[in-house]
Amino acid sequence: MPTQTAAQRRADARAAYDAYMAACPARELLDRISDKWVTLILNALADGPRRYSDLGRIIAGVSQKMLTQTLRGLERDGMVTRTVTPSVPVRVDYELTPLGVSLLPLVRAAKEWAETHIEEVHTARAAYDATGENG
Amino acid sequence: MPTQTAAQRRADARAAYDAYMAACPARELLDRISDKWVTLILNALADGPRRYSDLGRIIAGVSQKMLTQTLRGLERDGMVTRTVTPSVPVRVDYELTPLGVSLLPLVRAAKEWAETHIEEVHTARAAYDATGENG
DNA sequence: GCCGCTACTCTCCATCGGTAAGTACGTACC
DNA sequence: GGTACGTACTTACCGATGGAGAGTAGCGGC
Repeated sequence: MPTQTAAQRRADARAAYDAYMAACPARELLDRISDKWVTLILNALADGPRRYSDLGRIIAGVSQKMLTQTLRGLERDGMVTRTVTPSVPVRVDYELTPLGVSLLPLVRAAKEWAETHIEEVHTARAAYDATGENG
Repeated sequence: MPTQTAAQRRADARAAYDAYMAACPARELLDRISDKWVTLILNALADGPRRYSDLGRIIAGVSQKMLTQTLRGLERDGMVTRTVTPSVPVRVDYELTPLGVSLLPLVRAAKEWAETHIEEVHTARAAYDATGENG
């Protein structure tokens, strides 16, 4: 233990916390739901089931890759269901499960917070950029 | 306009929504607060001001790079204040602003949701992995 | 029989995030 | 006086992640 640098202690702390972190459920799901596309998809599915292409249009900015990928993740986590209708062109609908629905208040709250405080943030940014520009 | 493929229409839709997206405040901030480290830092600062190194220890898993980077972003957005105390080794404290505090309920709600529903997610994952394994 | 539809999948590339080492400034110890 | 240590970063490198866009499968319409 002697002759230990700050860096070493930091590494130790990290290793020690790794175990703690693995046991922390909040951390695990936080990483998951703190995802840009998850939030957006959940919100898009709030009003009811949507088709794959609809989601692509509504979310607008998501790549097909990420849309598929995120939907698969949400399906795996039991937040959406995937229903394939084998019609002429295949049709796939995604719908929130109760678990997914239980996340909606959070998503809505986030949306509301964003809408309420965006001006403050813009002001803060302008101020920060102005002071930092030549200092 | 004729002879337009689905891909082209998709590109059009994307371009059209770009304008809409830029005007959508929720989207802009959602991307911001839907960040793993933002959530974690906000939570770590919930009980009061913290030093840089404390944050690194508490959050445990964050790299110094991301810690600094995320803190700068939050400072720019007016959610935390950065206070330098020019003592023997420099000391820097970060503290939530009222704006940052206003995000706390959201963060806490997310944490609670995660803790409440983690089992459901684990079950869903196990079920998904089991069915998908050989099909 | 080729085109186009939907719902993807694949490839390529840029950006992001992690690791680890380095920096600046100052004190303390030998 | 020089080297080691402390804090709070910054920098270099590198692998993983995400975006753009083209390709794929199965089928109906013309």
